[in-house]
Amino acid sequence: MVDLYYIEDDPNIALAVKEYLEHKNFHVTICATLAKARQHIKDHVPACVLLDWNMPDGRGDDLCQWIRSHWKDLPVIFLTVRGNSTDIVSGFKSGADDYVVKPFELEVLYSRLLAVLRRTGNVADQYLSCDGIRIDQNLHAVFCNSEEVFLSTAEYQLLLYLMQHKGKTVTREKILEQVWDVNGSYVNNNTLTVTMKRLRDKLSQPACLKTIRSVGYRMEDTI
Amino acid sequence: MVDLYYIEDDPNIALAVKEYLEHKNFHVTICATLAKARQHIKDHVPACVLLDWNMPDGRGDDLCQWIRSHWKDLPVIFLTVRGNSTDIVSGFKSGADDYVVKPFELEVLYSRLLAVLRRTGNVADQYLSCDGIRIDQNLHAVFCNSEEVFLSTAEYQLLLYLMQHKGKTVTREKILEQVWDVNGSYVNNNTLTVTMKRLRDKLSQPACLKTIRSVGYRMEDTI
DNA sequence: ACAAAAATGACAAGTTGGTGACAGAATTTT
DNA sequence: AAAATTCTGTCACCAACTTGTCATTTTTGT
Repeated sequence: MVDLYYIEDDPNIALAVKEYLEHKNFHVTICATLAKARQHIKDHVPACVLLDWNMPDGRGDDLCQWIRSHWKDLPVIFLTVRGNSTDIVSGFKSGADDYVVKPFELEVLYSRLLAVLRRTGNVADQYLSCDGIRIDQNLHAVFCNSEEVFLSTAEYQLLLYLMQHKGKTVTREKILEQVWDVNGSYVNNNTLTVTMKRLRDKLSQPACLKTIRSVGYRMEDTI
Repeated sequence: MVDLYYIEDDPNIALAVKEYLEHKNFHVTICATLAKARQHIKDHVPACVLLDWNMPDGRGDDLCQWIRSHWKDLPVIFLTVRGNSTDIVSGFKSGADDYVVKPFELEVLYSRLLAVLRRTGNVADQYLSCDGIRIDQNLHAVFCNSEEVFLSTAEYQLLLYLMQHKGKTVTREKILEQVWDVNGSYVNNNTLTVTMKRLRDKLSQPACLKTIRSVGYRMEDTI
């Protein structure tokens, strides 16, 4: 499921768009203020941000610039009534990827959204984080307290799987199946334990990576 | 100088757009038929294609699909009078990156063009740099700490590709595809490794050029 | 205290990328 | 046109890293 944030203060429009896009198999979170949007994005970075210009607590282009400065690859599409050239140009100047003028046809929005997502090549969950550990899937890089850590393929896959299921306990069997057993080959059960140890060593024994005895492991925010 | 092809049969519009964009430091080639466009693209792939829908010898969306099937990363922007939702949706379906309805403001086209180029990484930058390494695409020259370095064609292409994707991990496959395999010819996987070694030697083993084991390479500023 | 589960250290086999050498192709010089 | 030079792809080999496994120790829950 692809995550979208829709920053919009008019609940009617917001809900109509949300409903339409959820039919198209997106997961849409509505943010009614810029402050809430910032909060949400910091918490979890979506695949794309849809952004209204006029918000009760500020201007959309400020948020767009803020997004651009922190997440270069996170696409932003303006959705706004402000349709004259000057507005459009300044929207793009603030770092937008597309600009759609209200009122718009939902299917046009959908087409433009797909085009933007195709172009940015973003996998769902491009940015994942837990405590001080961060993955940027486009960069294929892992950071631990802002220092880049170089993981082997198996370690990277394992960490990715755990972070994609942050907050949930994942069983050893499930992990083995997903990270190793993809095409039916058998691996020793201890392989997981060993790879986990190697991962923990490289991430300096993170507290957010817990062992759930006789079940599996769980990654979760502790701070 | 960034190359654009503008596929348009109306010489008045074509020349107006060409003149405006050349002021903005693009190099615009006008193609009055789809056949000519195909020819030109096969001959030299531009940074972006601007495309009219109705052409004397066929439909723009056919060309767009053809481009998309051969050059996945070459962006296409429709410029057309056909402005209803159905047209726009089918334009995007054929693989467009943006769709601008005539008549349009030239500066809006410019903004959208920049946004598309930024996203595809076919950056308009004539000068690319990373740490002490600089490329001047006009001069076709490379400098390492202000000393000119003479690269062979393959080395230059490789460096250019890496610098155009500065900050991203590019896979070995992607590099081979882009720098060598352009028209489907096979090259040994080790060719990349060897060319990379030669490049590194000439650039005195730059720290900004990292190997990401079992993925590819990444160029990024380290200072 | 006990048994089960997980962590750990060590190791051998397997990958992967870096390296020097070489020969044919392409380009430049004579 | 011939010779010299440079470029390019390939190969064999090496070093570094990765990975799965085992034997052993430590931790954990009861």
